[in-house]
Amino acid sequence: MFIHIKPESDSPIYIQLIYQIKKGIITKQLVPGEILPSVRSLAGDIGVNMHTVNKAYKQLEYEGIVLNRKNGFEVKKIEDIKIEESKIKELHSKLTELMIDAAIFQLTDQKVKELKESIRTEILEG
Amino acid sequence: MFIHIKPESDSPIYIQLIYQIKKGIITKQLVPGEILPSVRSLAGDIGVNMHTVNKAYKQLEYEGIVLNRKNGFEVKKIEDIKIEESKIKELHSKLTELMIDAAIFQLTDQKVKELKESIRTEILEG
Amino acid sequence: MFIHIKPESDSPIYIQLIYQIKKGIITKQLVPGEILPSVRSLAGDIGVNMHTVNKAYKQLEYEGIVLNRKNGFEVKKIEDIKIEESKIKELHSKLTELMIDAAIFQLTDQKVKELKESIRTEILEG
Amino acid sequence: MFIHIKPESDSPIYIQLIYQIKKGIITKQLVPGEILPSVRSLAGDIGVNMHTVNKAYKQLEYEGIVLNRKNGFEVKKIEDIKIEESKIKELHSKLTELMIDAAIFQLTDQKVKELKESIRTEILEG
DNA sequence: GTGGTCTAGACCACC
DNA sequence: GTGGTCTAGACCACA
Repeated sequence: MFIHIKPESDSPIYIQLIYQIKKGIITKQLVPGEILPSVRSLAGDIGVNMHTVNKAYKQLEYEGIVLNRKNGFEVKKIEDIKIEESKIKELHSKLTELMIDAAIFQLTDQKVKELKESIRTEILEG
Repeated sequence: MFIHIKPESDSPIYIQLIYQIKKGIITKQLVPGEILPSVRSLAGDIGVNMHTVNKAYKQLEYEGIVLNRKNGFEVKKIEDIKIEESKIKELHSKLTELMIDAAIFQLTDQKVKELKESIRTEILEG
Repeated sequence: MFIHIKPESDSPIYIQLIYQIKKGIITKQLVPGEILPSVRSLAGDIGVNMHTVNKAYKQLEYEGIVLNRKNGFEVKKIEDIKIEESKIKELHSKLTELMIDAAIFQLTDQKVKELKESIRTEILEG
Repeated sequence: MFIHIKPESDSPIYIQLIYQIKKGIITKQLVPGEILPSVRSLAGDIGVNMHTVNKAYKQLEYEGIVLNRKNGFEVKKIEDIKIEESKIKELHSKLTELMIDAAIFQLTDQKVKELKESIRTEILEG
């Protein structure tokens, strides 16, 4: 199981789950066509409530990343994942906040580049 | 007044306030040494609760962007603004989420660059 | 075989089956007196569970559309198909919901007419 | 309170709630800019759980019919309500099913027209 | 006060 | 087995 939840984190558990699963797709630990672990089994494995997992899966479905088949949630092919206008707006706001913080805290381009590199490595390696 | 609050936005009002003020500093609409409008007056001007403005000011103080003087909150010189470890962690998480979303929604580097350019313009102009 | 099931659809498979068979009757791909494929064979052909096919057939029987004969389920003559009070109530609710949605989303009469036309074509041709 | 829930109905409570609120908007019992009753107060009034009401409100937000302001859910102006592609698909399926049933049960155009008229009256009069 | 998150445990529909 | 719905009750963030 590649999913790790930090209960003490500021982000809600279901948000952490969403990004862990997205990361799993990017790193191909989850492959298209595969069925995600069932709501209840994943909940048991990572020690959270069923409804919390369900909320994460539902939002992944809403974002067009998984498909709700009759026998569980299926990972879509990455080419079939399309971004919606509302998601673009969300990314826009987040990026605006980041850029404002980078400016006010005077992060150099070099520093930002390093940060991005280290994140890229983390995502790819686990 | 250069502050605009969207009550229907997903971000809490006090967070919007924080970024509007940071933006004011970056664009030099707020200059170092200047005293921010009083909690009471700003709350009245933009039609939000006093507690909300106070929370925003407190957090700006906590982030080391303003100083709590006897006569109000004073904008620091930008060179005196230092980033704390906890803030770096926060930016790290946010950037990680952004990069994961960019990857899963297959945003091209070109697209991201355009987005950044348009945000840069928005920050500087409006 | 004129039956196509979409496992990723919101409607349950047995409901999709029911409407596919009804469509077959309307378009005369299934003719009165004909025996429907056996539960087992249809389940195999379209790759669904036997129970699912059985449930669909049972409901078609309940709605008075097919007859449960010794040798299988027989398609009735369309003139012999009568609507029950409970089915009228169901159609009533569905139509109410549709009309409410049409009103709230401000679909023009023209738009609705076009939609109905395109559906009519789909039913008859596909 | 214009909301009536039938616990014995086939539709889930939260779906009933959604349509009751949409009906309230169409009949102008709920006016744009108005804040819906709070999740907890409505839950108390109609005797259902808070989460059930919340689910209905969330879906109304998702369908672009209400806005999640900080002080509650606000009814949008009807002109600002836009239909999404996915909702069109949903209406398409529902209408297809209705038309197939109308055909198989041989409802005359006259009969359908009457049904629509009676529903229109019900919606408008309560 | 408001909604948002989370847990726990139940029952049901579908496959 | 799967997810979907509903209840009950807790704690937290925000205004």
